Amino acid sequence: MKRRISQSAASPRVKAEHGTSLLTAFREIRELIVHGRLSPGTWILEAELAERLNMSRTPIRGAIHWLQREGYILEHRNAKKSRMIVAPLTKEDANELYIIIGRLEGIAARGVAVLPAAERKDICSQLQKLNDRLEVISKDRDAPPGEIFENDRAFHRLIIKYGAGARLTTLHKAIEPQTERYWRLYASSIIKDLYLSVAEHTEVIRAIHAGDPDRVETGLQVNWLKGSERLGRVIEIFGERGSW
Amino acid sequence: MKRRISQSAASPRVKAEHGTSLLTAFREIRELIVHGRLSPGTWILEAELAERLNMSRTPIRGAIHWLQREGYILEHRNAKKSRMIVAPLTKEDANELYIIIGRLEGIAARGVAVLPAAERKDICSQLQKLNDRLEVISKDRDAPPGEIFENDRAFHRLIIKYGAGARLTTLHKAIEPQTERYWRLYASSIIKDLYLSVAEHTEVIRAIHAGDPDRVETGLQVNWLKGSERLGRVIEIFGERGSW
DNA sequence: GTCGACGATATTGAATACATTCTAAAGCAA
DNA sequence: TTGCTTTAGAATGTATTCAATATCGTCGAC
Repeated sequence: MKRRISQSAASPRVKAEHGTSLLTAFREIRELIVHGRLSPGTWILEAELAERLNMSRTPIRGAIHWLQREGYILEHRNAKKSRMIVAPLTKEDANELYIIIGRLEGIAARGVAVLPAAERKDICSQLQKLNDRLEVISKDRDAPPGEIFENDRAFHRLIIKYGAGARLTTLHKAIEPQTERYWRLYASSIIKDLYLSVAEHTEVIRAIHAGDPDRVETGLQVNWLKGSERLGRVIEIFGERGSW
Repeated sequence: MKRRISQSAASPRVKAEHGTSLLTAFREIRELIVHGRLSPGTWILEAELAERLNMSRTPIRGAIHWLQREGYILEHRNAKKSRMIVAPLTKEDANELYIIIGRLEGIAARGVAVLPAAERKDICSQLQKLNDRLEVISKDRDAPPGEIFENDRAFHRLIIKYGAGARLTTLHKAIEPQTERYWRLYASSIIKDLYLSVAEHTEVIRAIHAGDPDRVETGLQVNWLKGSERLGRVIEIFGERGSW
């Protein structure tokens, strides 16, 4: 259980470029969490991760705090020390997460709706293309979940890109990726409801075309709300994987 | 301009307890920013702050990244290195900030609206008390801005407390305090519009009493939206202090 | 005189060393 | 056996040192 760091020439520490360790650590640890290699509820040890990623504790520490601020990791404080654990995946959390994203994208969507008609038309055609692709995939039993995921994300990111300011963009970029954890866990069960999401997207596109801010905002909120409900049902069926 | 760190025995470094440096640094630097001692747009130097707060660069670094994530500090990336600057205060940013908070509190408000009637009644009375106090203050020309600020915050935090889940609470706690920067800059000009906010709060309380989620959510969104508009006008009059 | 290369210095990124505190296990006594 | 105390170790928090790079000024060549 206790592996000595210096087992032989353990890992020569390849020294990756310099200035990339923190970002690397963030991505790698996030990857471990998202893919469940670090199970929800697991205690996180800086030294262990440092060894695993072949770097010192310094960038690991930074990455852990970063991930904590973004919601992947929770903090248990004991006066002065703090232990970090991988955030559990629960139905309630998923619900709140989806609602929040829906509201945030709703703001951006409102921004899109008040753009000049010419721009809106261009955006609509881009959105339509993505949604068409989603519709095709939704009819393909063997579609790779990854592609669905990426197409859906692209759709929503487009809204943010054209309708959100700097602050909202940053916030969205921090929060939205967390859906991936749920997506990956329950992907197979979500795909069969994909056509519903496609229909909701269509409504959003229509509303943008009409230039109606309220309708666009509502449309996106509904998309995420329904998504939350669909996910909630799946979680109820399969149980909360990792909420111990 | 170039102060040597090792000026004599600069500061004996009192060694504050241990385990409190990061939090201290966060609070102190935030205070410097909020009070404008670190002007918007200013470049942030780790070493300088470390000297100023009598600690090493390590907790300073952590605090800076923390503040960055919360929106007080922006990052300018140059491939590998990154310079940090104090986030500018602009009309657009204030607008987006207020809208976001309005949406987030709107979610929580919805949660409050669906609580059992008995609980709602209790919450309403708490809210009413705070709002009554605000109304009294609004008629007092010489009311200390701090008290107004704190009362208003308390009102909104109460909504969060009773209506938001863990994730939303964390998010709100990270975002809402940023309003203080704008509040402090333009406080004197905002006070005279306070009675308007009081009226909006009253509507929120009524809606909670009625147990109508949509109405409560809308009420809070409107409160922040109008607040954003009021602030926007003040910023336009006085110019964007610190957006250079 | 202007442009560019070179170098000194300032500043951030990462690694290592040190300090402190929490945990838990072992020993001892009641 | 149970419960308290002590103590060794493990894990986090902070400081310090080392490394790499960006910046800016200066000097020289054209």
